[in-house]
Order: sequence, then C-alpha cells, then structure tokens
Amino acid sequence: MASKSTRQCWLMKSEPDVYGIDALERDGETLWDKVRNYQARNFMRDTMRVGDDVLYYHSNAEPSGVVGLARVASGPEVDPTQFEKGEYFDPLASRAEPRWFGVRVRFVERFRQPVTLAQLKADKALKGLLVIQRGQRLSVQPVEPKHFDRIAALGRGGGK
DNA sequence: GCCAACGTTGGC
DNA sequence: GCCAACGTTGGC
Repeated sequence: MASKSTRQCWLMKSEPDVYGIDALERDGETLWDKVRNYQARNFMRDTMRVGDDVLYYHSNAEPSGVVGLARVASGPEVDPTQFEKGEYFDPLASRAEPRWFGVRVRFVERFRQPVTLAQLKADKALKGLLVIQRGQRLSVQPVEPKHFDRIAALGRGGGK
C-alpha cells in the first residue's frame, strides 16, 4: 500500500461518442460508473484517492489518445447501474453487497491537441506506459508520475 | 482445476 | 469490418 504522500496517477478510457471529454467539461464532474472489469474496479475501490491525477483517454476515436486531464474527486461509490434494468444490471449484486463501484472524476483541463496513441508509442520517455502495450484493454490503469507529467507537457504543446 | 467456447475491447 | 488479445463462463 502506498503512503499518503505518494503521488498517484491514472489513465481512464472513454469513448468520445459515449462520454468524451466534452461531456466531462460540460458536467464538471461525473461518477465513473458502468465499469464491469474487476481489475479496474479494484483500482477505483481500493487504490485511488481523492486528488489523484487522471489522464483522460479517448478510445475508438480518430485519433485515439489522451485528450485532457481530470482528477479523482471522491472515494469509491456504489455504481447504481448494477441495480437498474438494462445493459449494466447485475443479478448477483445486491444493495447489501454491491459488486461494482466507481469514483467521481472532475474535469481539469482539455488539451489543445490530443496526444495521440502514435505519439505515445513513439516517445522514448514513455517506455513502460501501459496503454501503449499491445493487448492492453484495461479501462482504468495506473500511470507513473513521470509519464503523466510528460504527457501533460506534450498536451500543452511543449516537450517535443 | 483445466480449457474450449464465447463475448468484448479497441487498434487498424 | 477485421481480428488479436484478453476476460469470463461453463462443461467436465
């Protein structure tokens, strides 16, 4: 377990057509719900802390890439969609024992230019970044602070 | 516990 | 639209 003073950074994926950074900017803050992957859930439920830095990543986009920054704005909250009829209903979840959790995510800034996946892959300073690894599908992933800072610099137009 | 079948993710 | 990679499910 990380100590309280350790800085934690993350990358969170969303499809722009589903909930892109425009939607987050408009809403200011949103509950990151509908995640149905245990590893991603565990990060949100067990590891994230309020104030953690988040890279906002557009997947299935043209181009895919990091489009801005956000921040973790709450501890874990029960994902209400697990109880609602529809795509995200989970018959094994109960109010007493919910299975799915999310955190609140707050908009911080939108990059002038997205930092594309191709750019991320080409950058030697980003070696080890999970999102550029083949087959990496996790929608919530940890990011090293130095990688976060590098990508933020690229997004703000510097760093080349 | 193994593993084949299936569904999903997401780049291309 | 294709398909590789991965997670989940379920038969045995």
